[in-house]
Amino acid sequence: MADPKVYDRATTIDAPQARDFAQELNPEQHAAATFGNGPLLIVAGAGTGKTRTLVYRVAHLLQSGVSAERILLLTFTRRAAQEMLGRAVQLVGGTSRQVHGGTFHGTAHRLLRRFGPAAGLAGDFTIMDQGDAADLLQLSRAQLGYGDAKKRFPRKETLHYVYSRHVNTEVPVAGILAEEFPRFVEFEADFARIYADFTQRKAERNLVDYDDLLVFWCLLLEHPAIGSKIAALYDHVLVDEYQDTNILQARILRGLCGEHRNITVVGDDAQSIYSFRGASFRNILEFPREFPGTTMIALEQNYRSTQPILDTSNTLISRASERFTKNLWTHRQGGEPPWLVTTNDEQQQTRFVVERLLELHEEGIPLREMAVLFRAAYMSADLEIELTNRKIPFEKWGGLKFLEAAHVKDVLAFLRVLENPRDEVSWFRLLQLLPGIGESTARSAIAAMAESAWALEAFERFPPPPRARQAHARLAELLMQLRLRPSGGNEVAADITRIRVLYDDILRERYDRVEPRLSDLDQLQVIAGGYPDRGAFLAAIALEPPQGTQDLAVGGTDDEQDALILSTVHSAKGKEWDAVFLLWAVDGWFPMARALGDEDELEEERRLMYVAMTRARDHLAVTYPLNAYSTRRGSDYTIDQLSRFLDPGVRDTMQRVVPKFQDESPMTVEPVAPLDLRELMKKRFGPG
DNA sequence: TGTAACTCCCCTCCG
DNA sequence: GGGAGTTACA
Repeated sequence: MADPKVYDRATTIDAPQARDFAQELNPEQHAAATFGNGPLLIVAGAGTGKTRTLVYRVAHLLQSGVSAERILLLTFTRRAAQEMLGRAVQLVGGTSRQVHGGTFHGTAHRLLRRFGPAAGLAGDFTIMDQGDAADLLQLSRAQLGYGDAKKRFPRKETLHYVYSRHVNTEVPVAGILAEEFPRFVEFEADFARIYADFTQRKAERNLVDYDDLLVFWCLLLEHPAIGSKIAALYDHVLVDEYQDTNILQARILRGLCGEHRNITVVGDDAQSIYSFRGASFRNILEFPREFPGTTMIALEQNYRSTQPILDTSNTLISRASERFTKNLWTHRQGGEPPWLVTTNDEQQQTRFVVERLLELHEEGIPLREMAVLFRAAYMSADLEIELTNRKIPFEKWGGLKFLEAAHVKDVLAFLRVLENPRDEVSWFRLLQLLPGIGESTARSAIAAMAESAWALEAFERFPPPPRARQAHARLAELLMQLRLRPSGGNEVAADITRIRVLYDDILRERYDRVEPRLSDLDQLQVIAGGYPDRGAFLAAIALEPPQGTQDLAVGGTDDEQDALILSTVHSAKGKEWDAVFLLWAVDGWFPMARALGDEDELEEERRLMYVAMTRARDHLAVTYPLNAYSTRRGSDYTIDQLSRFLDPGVRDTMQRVVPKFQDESPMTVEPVAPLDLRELMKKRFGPG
């Protein structure tokens, strides 16, 4: 399918210097990197040089004359794609700069902007995040009259979850309800009505949610004319983290590579941790069936961890009920067994982590080479306070995102109605910010606009209730002004400045502690300054939301700053550190309580713990407190048991550690600052 | 009838 | 903190 001229260009312009990869890779890695055409499955355990192999494979393709822009590299995060492409550049020269790389969603977005219009999808669509989609479902739900009467009707989040699951797994709604929400089976017909309305609303309002991005990409590929055009863009497709893809993504790959079959996927079934997004580790096993004639290469030599750490991880994962990859091995003998640390309570757990990490820091490990991992973002609250008190810099990954804060969404709503006046969800949010306007006035204003082809003038003409007259006039004036000035030329930040003239007063009125929120908005302006126009800015923040404070930092000098990493296990995927602390290894925390009743979910929690442990190079400490404070009970209580994954066999590979300070004063707890969520938010979102 | 203020309850993981 | 549900007030 490929145009041969493309090859000429690549070889003449780029002339990459030949390198002998055989000396830089082990035999399996080398075989994978230099594999020729056809489907290739690389089963790569944790720390086996998976990224390295992919990088070399890209380099190899470039060296053998494949043109850079005809390679597509699909990764789990945009960051991962950039990192890999950067490394490939170093290997073979400047060519891989034009390699297309990114997430499935990001790539879908790019292709839909280009090919969507030919298939009836307006090019200027707005991307909705998960919260927006749920809000829109809520509008459908209310419109259809489910709002009031039925008490037990599912919440908007549930409606969205079921919808998304249906789309990503291709399991019928009835099946999902029967399996996961038996109490809602009676509403099946209602689900169908709401989803039909939701779909129509999205179409009429020119809105696209995360699931649509994938579905539309898939449908485009299956369209006779357009599909072959898109497929013809690429000669080679490489997919990282394949164990975390779902059926829909597999279908996309089939459409993309059905013709040339030059597809390379890399994954590890033992690290599949995204089933809540419809991913299944079985996907990777289906791959050879999907692409007959697949060559399979396994990477099992681990270059990351010491043997004792691998012993513990291997034992842990050996308990998995279904498992396809073999044990990992390493030449890195020596090192001490992972610590299993018992503490009296959370405060002591915190104290242990802080003292131990300072100890390791003294020994020469930079803070940035250490990480504290946990099952859910809120589980690090106590530690964050202590680190703040002790002035130990840290960076948090995962958890509540900047963009999910209410005041940030408020400001974005202004921008979004300017970008897409049909964005009903944003109108609904925006209008209710005005004093005197509530749900029903907002609804009728939106209805009035819908009747007038969503012209801003229709909003201006809309008669507000007397109480809201002034606010309505100010908003209408602002929107008209902002619309007049053509967006572009780095003026999104200027837009936000003008929006804040109106909004900051509203913010002061609504919230009690305004300073951290105002500085969030400052941050938002800084981010906005980096984008050429409103559309690019809105799409970018939907697809690549800033993950932690570092992503928000002004300038790029912060790489030099030495900061401890705090991360959810999910956000730690693909990373590694010299020392790793794993908190709350307690039944009910890890595994989480809600997974205890379900075999599959328990298996995923086990894989999650495996991912956590295999992040460590030299030091691993797993902690569990014996007592916890329950806000519900308002008192301390005894934790029933250590995480069930740390059974006697696993414990045999670890060493038991009881922090010294516990013996000294077993009942005395060091004074700890009270939990102050606002301070935490300030720390998280504030400047610097 | 619609808005605002109040209460109670629940907190997962991510593009 | 925030959403859902309820009540008090204009």
